[in-house]
Amino acid sequence: MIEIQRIRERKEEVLEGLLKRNIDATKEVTQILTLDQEWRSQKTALQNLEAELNTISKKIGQLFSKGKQAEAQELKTKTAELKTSVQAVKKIEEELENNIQSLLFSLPNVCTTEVPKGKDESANEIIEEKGTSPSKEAAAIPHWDLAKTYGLIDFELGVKVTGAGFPFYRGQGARLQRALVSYFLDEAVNAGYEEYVSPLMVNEESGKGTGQLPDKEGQMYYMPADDLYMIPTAEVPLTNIYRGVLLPDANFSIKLTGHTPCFRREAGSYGKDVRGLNRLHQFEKVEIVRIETPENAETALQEMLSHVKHLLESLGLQYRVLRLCGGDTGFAAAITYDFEVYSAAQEKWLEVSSVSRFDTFQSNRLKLRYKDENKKSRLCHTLNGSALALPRIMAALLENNQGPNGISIPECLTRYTGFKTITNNT
RNA sequence: GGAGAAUUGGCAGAGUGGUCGAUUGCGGUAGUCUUGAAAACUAUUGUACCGAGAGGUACCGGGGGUUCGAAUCCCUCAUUCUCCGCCA
Repeated sequence: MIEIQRIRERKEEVLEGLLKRNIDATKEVTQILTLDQEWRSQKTALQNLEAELNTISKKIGQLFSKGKQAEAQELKTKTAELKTSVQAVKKIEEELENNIQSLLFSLPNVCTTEVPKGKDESANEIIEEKGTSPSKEAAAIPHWDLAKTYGLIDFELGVKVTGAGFPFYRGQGARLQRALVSYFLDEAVNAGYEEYVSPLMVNEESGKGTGQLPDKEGQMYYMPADDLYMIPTAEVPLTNIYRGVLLPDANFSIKLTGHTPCFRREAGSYGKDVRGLNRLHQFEKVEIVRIETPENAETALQEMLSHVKHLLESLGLQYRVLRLCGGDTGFAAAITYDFEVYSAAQEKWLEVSSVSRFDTFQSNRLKLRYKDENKKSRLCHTLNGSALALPRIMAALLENNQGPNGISIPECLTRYTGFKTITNNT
């Protein structure tokens, strides 16, 4: 949620940042400012009435204790009148506040100045590309066929037991999955992130805190019997650890990591994009989350980008880094960098990581603050990124490392897999 | 799942309808004393919002209600603890 303060003080900057997303919010912002002014005057009026009521009530108490019943009764009739006006003003004040809130909730985050303007992924900027991939001839077979040949992943079995998008991994496939999780977690811990095992379901409050609710509830699996949501990413439980927290000083840099399955309904997805591991309802991911002062946020972002690059390089994958345009940037993010790896067999780039700065958008909803040097409460900045999401990494590894004698495993993983090559085990 | 008890400021813990934003202790901060420290003493010490300011309003687990007035009474939800049951 954008801070109302920011809209009051730097309206132009807010409008410009939203324009990056092709959103002209002039109407909403003007409306917010008008309502805000009205709300403040009603609030003042309300508080004055309440103050008066409090004074009289106190007086009544004093009169009663002195035994002056008659005078007390007289004052009582006066309060009745006051009370009805308090209630009336309160109702107006609350209504105004709700309207402002829902307008603020409807606005996405303000994009930073580096974010290119644009409607969709065609306007994304490629800012870096690194590594090489095998030729189409050398890596001809797509991962869904390799997975079958080598008995690594069983999609049909998943359909039988649950439904499409819920595959079984087995044998060396399961082991490779576990190896990737361990490797990514170890690397994150080595980089100073504290490892958490988190709940896989969250309550409504948490969904709101990170911005999944109320806008994107169709993306999450919901359990009405218990009013809980399956997490679409570890970002939700990890960031919500700090919901409602007031850090005592500016001397912090909080780094969290966690491995979780992620559950996404992916309503509306179809076609060849969903083939094999490309788009699943349940997949594994290692997430990194940071909570920083505004001053340190950009440095933290750069560190996270380097961390992801290091992972991809150690796996020997060709990758490129995109700076997403406004229209492709998620609702809550101020700026997002996507990492894509190249799949030779599919002849296309697959998104494997997304690293974002949220500035105060999440912390404003979370009420996550710290005390600055002047003992003033300020909102923290939050950041997060995938490091990494497994399925497409697995797809690229299988496809790009296939050979006549099996699929070779990158060296950094062999101590986790216990094998160097995937051989036919069906 | 059943029965009972509880939830108050950083922590401990008073407070059962009126001057209680809340006794007190510990802790924190500042000062006095001291070469320095400790001890002792003194002062200070929650959050958010409205207001140019003076000041005001709200908050005693969450929400609602009764009342001129609620930490205190009522309803409801959540959480914790104890006992029983079940269980990886």
